[in-house]
Amino acid sequence: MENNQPMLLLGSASSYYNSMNGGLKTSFTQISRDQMEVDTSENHNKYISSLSVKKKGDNKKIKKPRFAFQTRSQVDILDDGYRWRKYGQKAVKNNNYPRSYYRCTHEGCNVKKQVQRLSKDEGVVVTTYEGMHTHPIDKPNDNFEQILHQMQIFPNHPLN
DNA sequence: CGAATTTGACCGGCGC
DNA sequence: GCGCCGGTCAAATTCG
Repeated sequence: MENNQPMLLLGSASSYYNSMNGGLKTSFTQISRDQMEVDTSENHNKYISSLSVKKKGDNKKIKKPRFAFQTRSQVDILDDGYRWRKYGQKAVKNNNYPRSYYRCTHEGCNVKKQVQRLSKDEGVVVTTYEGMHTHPIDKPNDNFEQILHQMQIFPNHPLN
């Protein structure tokens, strides 16, 4: 499937974060969209499933690939091997915990992600990736890298 | 001292 | 048209 196709890949991952060596053991199982709707707030899910980005002054609408998955973890920041710069934090309705907005620090690579913890179940973190990386991963992180690879959120061939 | 984070302001879409 | 809500900007501040 090509990059411009709107995609939605949902999954739940149970992970155990080891802060000492950065090791992240993750088991990945795919869940259905219906389950996702149950687990997340309505607004968030509606946004995910019908995301379309309009280019201004142009009639061309491009849809960005977007990937969401849940992780059961005690820490908010999951080290997925990329460097992220935080650029915002907002409180969302129906949720006691704020949602954080991150952007990939690599120049020219405007991949974004949102991190949101469920007030319903504070052990669950929903991470939403938007866009694809245009550069190789910074810090290979064995197990998690495989997950990201199979979710196609970074290319295995440089574009330049 | 440069880079990343914090945090309120700002802005645009959407529903009423 | 207005106000709410979610997303981004950017200046100040902290961090490494």
